[in-house]
Amino acid sequence: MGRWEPNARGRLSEAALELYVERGYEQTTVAEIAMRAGLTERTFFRHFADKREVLFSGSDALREHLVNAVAGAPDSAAPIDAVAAAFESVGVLFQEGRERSLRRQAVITANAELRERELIKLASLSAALADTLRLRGVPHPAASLAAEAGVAVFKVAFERWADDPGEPDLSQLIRESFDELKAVTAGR
Amino acid sequence: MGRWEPNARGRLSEAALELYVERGYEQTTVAEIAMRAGLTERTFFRHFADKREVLFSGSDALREHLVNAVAGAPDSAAPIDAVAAAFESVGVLFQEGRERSLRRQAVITANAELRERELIKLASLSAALADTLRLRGVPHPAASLAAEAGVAVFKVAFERWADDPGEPDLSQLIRESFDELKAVTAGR
DNA sequence: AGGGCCATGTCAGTGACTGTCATCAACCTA
DNA sequence: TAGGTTGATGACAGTCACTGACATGGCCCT
Repeated sequence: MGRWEPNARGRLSEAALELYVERGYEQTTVAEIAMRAGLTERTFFRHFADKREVLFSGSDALREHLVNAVAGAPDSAAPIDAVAAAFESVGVLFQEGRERSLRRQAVITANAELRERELIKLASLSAALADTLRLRGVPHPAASLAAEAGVAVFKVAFERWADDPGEPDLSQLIRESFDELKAVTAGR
Repeated sequence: MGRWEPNARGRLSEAALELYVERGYEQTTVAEIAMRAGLTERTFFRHFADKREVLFSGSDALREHLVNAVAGAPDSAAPIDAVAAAFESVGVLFQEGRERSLRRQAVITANAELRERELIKLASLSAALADTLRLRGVPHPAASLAAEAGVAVFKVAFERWADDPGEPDLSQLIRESFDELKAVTAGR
């Protein structure tokens, strides 16, 4: 067996979410998180750039997944359809469990600093998707608009998924929300 | 004459922008800003919630101006037109001078923390505009969409205004950008 | 066996931000 | 006009996020 318990990063994530839920983000110190994980404060900052980032480490994987999905869409797919299909395929990334996602989202929603971080993560996601679309030959305004629309739809669908106690399927909600967007814009 | 020099808040804003431009946001300490303004660090935090907010104190006025303009639009105006007219009228709020606006924007763009703050200010602006539209009887998705579209157009127009060395008129760029948005969406 | 690697620990430091009390000119009130 | 109040600022100590530098000691490779 190793010199240290394995999965230090995962233990820090768990401890942080637990404490943020228990006593709130601001009332939790990094030293407390590290102690609960059996590590030191310094080690926390070796794994996460700051106190907020511990809640957002999954956003890189989400971005990569979406970028790959858009890049791999058939050439014949319209930009908005490539983006829609990509988002519909992300349900698997929330397999860590609905409960954990909901607790995490509640913590973020309750704190302005964390909402700031969430916004810039979503902006970065949108920019990455727009870049990917441009690589497929989509011209400038259309690429950004399709990417922004995809992110907006995802936000709406995730909110519905979180608020509905019936535990609906996230991928299906994303599909439905895209259809609603099409209906709204078609009316113009 | 008073016990202290007048306009402490304004002197702090000036000193902060100067120093952020001279040596960068992160390399500037609040103590340095306060010293240049002839005040103490503690007084800085009595005027501004944090080190970033000193660059965003005007966003409240911008939001109020836009909300009032939308609320005062004729009942016959379509939501997107009420929003467009509101944004076209904000040019006056940048009368502090193009130069100062450009320097401020360059500082924000160069720093991730400041971009985060800018994003949440724009989100708050969008939410306030959507609320105002709903008070006018605009239903749910349309109100948010019109507000988001207005903010997006403003971002685009401001960027053009900043990048064009010909010092074009901001209000006119906003009008043109709205027209382009209409052209793009009409194509669907 | 030896030596380097690397995740973690230890410690000292900087700087953002807060709570608390003191100061003192301007203003108000009797 | 004397005295009390107000409000913006200063002074100071304290907490906590975050960083740099160096030490430690199992693990792996040769």
